[in-house]
Amino acid sequence: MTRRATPSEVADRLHSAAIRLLRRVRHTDDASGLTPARLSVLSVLVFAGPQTLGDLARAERVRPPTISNLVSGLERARLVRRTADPEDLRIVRVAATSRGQRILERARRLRLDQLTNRMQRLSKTELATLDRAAGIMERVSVE
Amino acid sequence: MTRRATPSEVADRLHSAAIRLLRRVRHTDDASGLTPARLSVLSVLVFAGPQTLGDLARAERVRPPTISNLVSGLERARLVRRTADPEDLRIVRVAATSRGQRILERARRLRLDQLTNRMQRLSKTELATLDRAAGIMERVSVE
DNA sequence: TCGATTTATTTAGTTAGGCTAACTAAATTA
DNA sequence: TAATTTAGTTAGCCTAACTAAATAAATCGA
Repeated sequence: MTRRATPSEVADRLHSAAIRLLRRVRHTDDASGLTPARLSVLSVLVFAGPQTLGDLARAERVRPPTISNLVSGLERARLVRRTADPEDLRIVRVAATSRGQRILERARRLRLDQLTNRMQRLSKTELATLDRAAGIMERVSVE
Repeated sequence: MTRRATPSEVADRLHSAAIRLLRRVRHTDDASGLTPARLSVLSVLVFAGPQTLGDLARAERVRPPTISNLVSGLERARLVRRTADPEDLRIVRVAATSRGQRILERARRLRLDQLTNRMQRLSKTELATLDRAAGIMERVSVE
């Protein structure tokens, strides 16, 4: 058995590995025609469902005008839609259109296909290790 | 034993996990006072050693004027230094100064410390899984 | 009901990071 | 030696993404 790796060593290796992995697949996003900021907003809407502009601003950690602008860009491209809240007319709800969902899903597919292809050659054991690691990484990121 | 995960499922889980992990630690970069583009150039110089401007442009996938500009910014902050190649006077070599190395190392430390702290609670087995996973991820990213 | 608060938008500006075009200087080739 | 190629810089421009301040509209609360 080899020497046990310390948390600090593992953090270092995992950090580099995660950077390289994402760098490897990221470029496929270009095909979406969307900027990273817009893609990020769209993905919040697709995965977390409709949000108010304020929610989005908080989620993306930007000021209201910034999110208002990003959403306007997505709206012009018919990828999201603004609707007024019937209860409180100050509030603007934003939802992805089905076109927006399709575009995002395609971008996601391109990334994942790339990764999947590269993973075909792995053994069952390696695959299982990555699967368990993904779960641990999620916990580490949330807690 | 639970059902075997397919490469495609693992790709999906690992992809999300990597995104969340990096998002968790990335914000510490703000403390460096450097923009992402400059930080990236500096990190190439610190980890891969001195480079010509052309090398850097290729590494960062930008045009020569862009890299020239980024390097000028880092140079004004005394984080890198340009030196002429004595053999070929057209060539400009760029190296991180010791100040540049310190700044980058500190940024890196902030990221890793955050991650390390979060990993303290993991069991030895989990740590070992992450360590093995990091190795597999590197291979997947390179091949 | 009326002033304060909340939510979003508009306006006006900044900054970073990218580009192309045009240039200089040095090295190479014919 | 003249022409060409290579490496980098400068200038000028553009877009995306951000900001603060002002404004508008709706709601809330005393």
